[in-house]
Amino acid sequence: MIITRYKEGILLEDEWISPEKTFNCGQCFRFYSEEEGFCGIAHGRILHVRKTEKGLYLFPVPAEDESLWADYFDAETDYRAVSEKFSHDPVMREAAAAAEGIRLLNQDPFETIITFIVSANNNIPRIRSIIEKICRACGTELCGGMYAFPTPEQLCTLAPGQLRELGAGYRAEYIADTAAFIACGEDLHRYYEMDYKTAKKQLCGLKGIGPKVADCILLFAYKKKEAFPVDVWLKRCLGELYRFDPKNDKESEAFALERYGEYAGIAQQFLFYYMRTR
DNA sequence: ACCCAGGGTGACG
DNA sequence: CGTCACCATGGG
Repeated sequence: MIITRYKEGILLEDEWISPEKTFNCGQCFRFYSEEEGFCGIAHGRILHVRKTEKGLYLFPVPAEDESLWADYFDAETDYRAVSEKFSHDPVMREAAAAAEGIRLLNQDPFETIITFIVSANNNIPRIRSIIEKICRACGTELCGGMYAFPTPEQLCTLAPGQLRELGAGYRAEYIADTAAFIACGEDLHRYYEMDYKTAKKQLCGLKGIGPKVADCILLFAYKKKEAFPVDVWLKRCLGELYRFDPKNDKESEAFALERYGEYAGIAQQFLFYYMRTR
């Protein structure tokens, strides 16, 4: 992908980018549509996004943040090439066509961990709403009533009872517990260096994180493209479209690895989008 | 009133 | 190792 500076922002020159699909496919919850595009908060910063004829325009982007945002939109991955790898699979061919333009965002680890604890047995509009309330309750105000996702220390100031008042329900204790554990000095950076299976096992040791949530965290924050989160939509997809009924996490992992290999997570995201919009 | 949503936990075999 | 009741909440 070619990245060029233009005025106060940068241009990502790649046609394979749909901001609508990327921001609304259930991987991130803090981008909102505005006139002509989107505005959102990630990595503690406000970003505006515009789709143009030449590619995706991001602003404001100071020089020192260019690589941060290029990486956020996964500039290093060629999505067209990955889609073509899947073309032998007729189901995936249709799903990839429907989901054309989706990119996997590389998000902040702590935000992703808490967000996907909230996502358990929940729906996308409600996840958005709960996360927004948490940010307003204890995140740093950036400007114009927009709040950054809280740091572990900031989140620890909310007791489980307060988290319940924000709508977190029975997940309140999981959030408080895991936030406290991380605030105590847990190094979230080490998962980048770890291989997929080891990282997944360790993440599953945190409260509120099971195999599915761990896969989302590894895929949406830690760049583990082989992670294959199986939720109710994917179960439906595997059963109806592939006639495959995994009995446990190990079986679905094996299915994903054999079928889609190192890019199973991208395949999963295409299938998830396809199932929800057909 | 029921069913569903990017499921996980803990207890029990 | 597998099964299963239970867990808040809001929308359809």
